[in-house]
Amino acid sequence: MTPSAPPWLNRLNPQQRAAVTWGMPRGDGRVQAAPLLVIAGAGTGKTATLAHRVAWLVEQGVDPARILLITFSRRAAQEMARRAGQALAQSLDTGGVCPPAQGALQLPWAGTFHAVAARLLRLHASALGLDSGFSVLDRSDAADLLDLIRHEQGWSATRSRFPRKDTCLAIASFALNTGRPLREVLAHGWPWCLDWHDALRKLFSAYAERKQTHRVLDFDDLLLAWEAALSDPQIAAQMAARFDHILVDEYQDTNTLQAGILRALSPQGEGLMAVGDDAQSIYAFRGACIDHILSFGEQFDPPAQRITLQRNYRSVQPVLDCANALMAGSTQAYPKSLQAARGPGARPVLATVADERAQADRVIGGVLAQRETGVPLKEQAVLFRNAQHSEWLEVELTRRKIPFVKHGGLRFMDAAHVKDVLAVLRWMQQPRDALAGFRVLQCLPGMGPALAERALAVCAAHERLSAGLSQCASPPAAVAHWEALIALTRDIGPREARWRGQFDAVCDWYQPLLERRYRDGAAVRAADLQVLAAMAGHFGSREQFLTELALDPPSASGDLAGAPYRDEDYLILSTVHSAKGQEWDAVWVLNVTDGNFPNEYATGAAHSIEEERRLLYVAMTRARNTLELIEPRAFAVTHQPRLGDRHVTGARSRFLNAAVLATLEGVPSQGALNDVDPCSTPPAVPGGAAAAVADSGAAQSATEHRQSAVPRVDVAARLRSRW
DNA sequence: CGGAATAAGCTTTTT
DNA sequence: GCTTATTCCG
Repeated sequence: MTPSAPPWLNRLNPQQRAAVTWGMPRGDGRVQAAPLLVIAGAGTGKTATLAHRVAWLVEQGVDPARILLITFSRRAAQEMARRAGQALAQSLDTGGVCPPAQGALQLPWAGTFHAVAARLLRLHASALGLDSGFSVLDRSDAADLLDLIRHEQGWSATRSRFPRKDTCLAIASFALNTGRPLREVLAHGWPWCLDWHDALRKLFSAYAERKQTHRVLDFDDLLLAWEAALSDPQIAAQMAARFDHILVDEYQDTNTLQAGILRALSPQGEGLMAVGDDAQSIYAFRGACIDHILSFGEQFDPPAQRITLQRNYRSVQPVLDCANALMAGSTQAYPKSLQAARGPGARPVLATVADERAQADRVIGGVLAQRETGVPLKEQAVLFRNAQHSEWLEVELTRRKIPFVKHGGLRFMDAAHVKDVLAVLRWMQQPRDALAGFRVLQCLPGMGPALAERALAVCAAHERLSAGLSQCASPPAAVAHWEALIALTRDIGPREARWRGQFDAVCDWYQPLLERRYRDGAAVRAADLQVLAAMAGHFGSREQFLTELALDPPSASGDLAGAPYRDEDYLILSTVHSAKGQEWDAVWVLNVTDGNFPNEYATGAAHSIEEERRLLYVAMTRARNTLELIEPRAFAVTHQPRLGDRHVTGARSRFLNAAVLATLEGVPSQGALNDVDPCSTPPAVPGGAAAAVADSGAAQSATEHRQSAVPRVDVAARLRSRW
């Protein structure tokens, strides 16, 4: 450590300090650091440790632009940069001459795996045989494109259930992110689709090809292309040479593909620091695998060191007692037990209520009572297993005019009008993106799939979009809109067109179409577009706006309670997944019953039940002072279809065993809830009888890649060859 | 050919 | 309840 250690180092505990100052400063602006794994239990100052690590490195002379900081969201990256900047400012003896004394530290390479991948791929595009202006498809765009091909290949017409587009995409994505063969993935996760193995492979292969003709990459492609790029020693060396330090947050949620990328960037682990908590791994459905963090050390020779943070600064001890009791039932984990630095407090409560309506009442009563004692709404959160669970509560909050913001369950980006406007921008950005064009054209009155396709064929033959469009005939009903579209294309189509004002220009064009299609709802939808317009202003370019938006869409939709403003106080509603990394004074967890915790779809295998346990653990450990688990005795069976015979709702969560119950207050008399069998297996889906399937022998035009430079790695070919 | 109306299926979590 | 596929009418 330097003789004049910054004062903030003293505020850290010994383990944190060890992690922050890991490695040997060499005096020339570099720090030599062996690989390190930091196991940071919930609330043990993980963010603070990472932020201080960054600050410390910068203070040793490391160039912030040479630090790669992988986080799980854009927001987390910004928060990290802000806190690192804060720490640095403090050690700079205020009044100093150093440049960024106030505000966030500039960390150009802080972001998610996907965002970093997009940036690197654009930078190295020509060496990789990629179009540097590629678009990024978000999940639903990807599903739509896949669906198009599914349709072309004739699968939508089959009577025996061919998997839906979302299922298809989930299968492909899981296989790619875990690197496992399709058949194994199907057998493991989608056994009812095994009969479609060959068809799916053909579908995925055609999908990979189509994305290339459209010059688009989906989420998985970003990682796959990054991995492919790293397979070339020279490019790998170039990329690795950009960074002296690689810090990875939430390492427990990395998948095989991501772990491989890190290994390729730093084969010896030099400068690599992984931070995470195996007890909070909750993304297995996305291919994340807890084994990566459990075996992180062994991939290096000598094995990586490990530092464990157990001192919890967030919660009162009774909350931790409950969480610790829950995890004591878990099998695989680095042994640890959280200890509160804060001391005693109220025991968490298990509240048994009659039904979901009573649950909503109880939560609102509790929230208001907390506010009376001075806890603002913003410091309180209601968490749930899946997005619909807050429905009753939302209705009730709206009725009582209590403002709230809901995170998770991405509805905003899926709204038709939002997608329309973004499709216009995407089409301008990448005229080869025919899916965007297809969507835009069909906004016009009198223009359906057939006409749109014909127009797109014409456009494909032209270099400039505006030129192509002027060659097409407008549908009679849309002449004015059509002319306006051509004018718009001419104005904002060229890549060098100024970004400022483009979004408004698109909205101006779209507004009449919006009013025509949605008559009554137009005003609400126009307001959504205003929200988006405000966001657009914060990005420097169209490309950046579109990419960032696809990779990290706004997670909150606030139209229900009358969009709360930034400075206003509002209650937080969130899925447990979206609550990752956050904390509040008071936390309510809805529907803690068997069927939700664990979810009824996850009761098949032991490892998925363990993941559900961790999910409840994450929910509990968000709470600083008060925690309440709510257990409705019955669910309103309003629109429950017939399959719901064996509905497991109402049974006590299997995670609330005697040891956990002992840490809870207000436990009702035993047996009250245990009259339903808690262990029903998920219903077997009848295997589809082999139906004769028409093979439309989709003619795939060979994709041509004309790039100025000769690519070193043909990433495109590698992406196609996966299937 | 486009678009509205009807019928049938399917429901977790998200970068 | 929602989305998606098919049918039918202008």
